[in-house]
Amino acid sequence: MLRAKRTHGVKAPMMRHRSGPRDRGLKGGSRTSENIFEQYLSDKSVFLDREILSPAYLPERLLHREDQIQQIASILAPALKGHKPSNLLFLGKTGTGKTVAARFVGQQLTDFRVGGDSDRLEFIYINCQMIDTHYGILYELSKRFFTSEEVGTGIAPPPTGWSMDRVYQTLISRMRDSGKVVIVVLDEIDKFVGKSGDDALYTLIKMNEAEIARPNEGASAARVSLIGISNNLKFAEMLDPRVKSRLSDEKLVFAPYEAQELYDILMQRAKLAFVPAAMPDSVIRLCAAIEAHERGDARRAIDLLRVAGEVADRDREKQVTDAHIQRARARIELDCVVEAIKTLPTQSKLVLLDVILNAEVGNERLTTGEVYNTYKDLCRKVGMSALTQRRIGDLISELDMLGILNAQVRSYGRGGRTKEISASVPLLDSKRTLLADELLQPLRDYRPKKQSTLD
DNA sequence: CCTCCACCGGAACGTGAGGAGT
DNA sequence: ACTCCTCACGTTCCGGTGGAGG
Repeated sequence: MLRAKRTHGVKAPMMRHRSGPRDRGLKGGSRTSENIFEQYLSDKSVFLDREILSPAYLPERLLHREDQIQQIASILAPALKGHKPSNLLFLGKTGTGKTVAARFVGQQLTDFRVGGDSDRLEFIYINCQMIDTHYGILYELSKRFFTSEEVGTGIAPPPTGWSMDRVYQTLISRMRDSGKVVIVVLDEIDKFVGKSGDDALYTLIKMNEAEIARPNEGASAARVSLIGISNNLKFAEMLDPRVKSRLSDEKLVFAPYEAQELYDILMQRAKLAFVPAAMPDSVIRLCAAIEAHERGDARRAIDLLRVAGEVADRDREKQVTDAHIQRARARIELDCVVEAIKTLPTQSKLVLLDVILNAEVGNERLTTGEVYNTYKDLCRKVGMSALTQRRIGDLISELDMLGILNAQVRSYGRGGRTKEISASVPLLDSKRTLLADELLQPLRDYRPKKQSTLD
């Protein structure tokens, strides 16, 4: 069966490092005029293998998660004998190793071949941030149980078009016929429940018990066990009791990494990723200390290490220094903001620009009504029809959740109850990013009126 | 203590795109 | 051509609501 390597959660990298052989094929060409890329190839990089620092990389040993791995293994072991393991729930903040632990165990399970028994097991990883609908998940599962030829012939579910019930029944019946134990990892399961409700989750859990009218008796049920992963520590409490009791048969909590643990993890990666001596011990310590202080998030720590390496490369230095780490931090932060703003829908961009332009003329804190007034003006200038205030309120809340705006509900007594809104991103960089959008070009020189100040 | 402002935010519903099967 | 489904994005309606001022 097709086992595509998925690289979920990998934000489109800004650059792909796939230079190599083809470039070298040009060597017979002009010798005297230098190609502008020459220097980048001939230059020594601090990296040996950058992939080691990518989120998709799975290390051979998972440091400081040995206990959890053991526990998971003992719970999932029955699957190798054809029994359905208990459902599992992994809880812990981002970058605490939940996903990597699940993938690690999955890898080990699939690699464990005793007498060809591995064919009796199907390990499926789904990131609910990307696939968060009930149909989407069933479809994703079905891709493992049907060949691509069967799609379109009425045998296998298409990406959309069938009734939920039909997909469900078709999938279960195929799962059962395959005789496999199916382990499904639902990463960021809270996204799925948030979007589709816990009813949808309940039907997934109930796949084992689903009865299908079948003439020949003795047919066993589908054996599906779920591994839910959530950043939200209170996730289980949010669930319907019947779902909660079944999903959290076993609950594993992943604590944030301590500085020493982060250091070990970074060290493990750095040894493989960097040229010897390019990444000094002290820099790794600093990196671990910074991240342990902030959130104990291993993914961010690894990211920081990688970006610091890139900064050093750009400076043509042979060794990464503390200064590179600091610059990498600043860059990561700005990159996040710029990226977030770029991908905003036009209406949200308009709202953000609204707040920024106001801030520039001294209206640093605005009410929803004031934002809406300017917004209507901006719409007129760019020739778009304005949304209702209700909708704009929602957009403001969304921007607040993204950390781009700061919006707090406040009451001014007789002055009414409204949100107090301010920008929480660097004004200049953000404005530049926004004005790069063609639609917003006409607002280049727009200046809002001074609003009656709050307080 | 009561009023009343300027919204907040939940709920229900509408629309139109997109994709499938019959 | 028609049915059936999801999904994103909006609108309309309307019952709250915190707290300064009367």
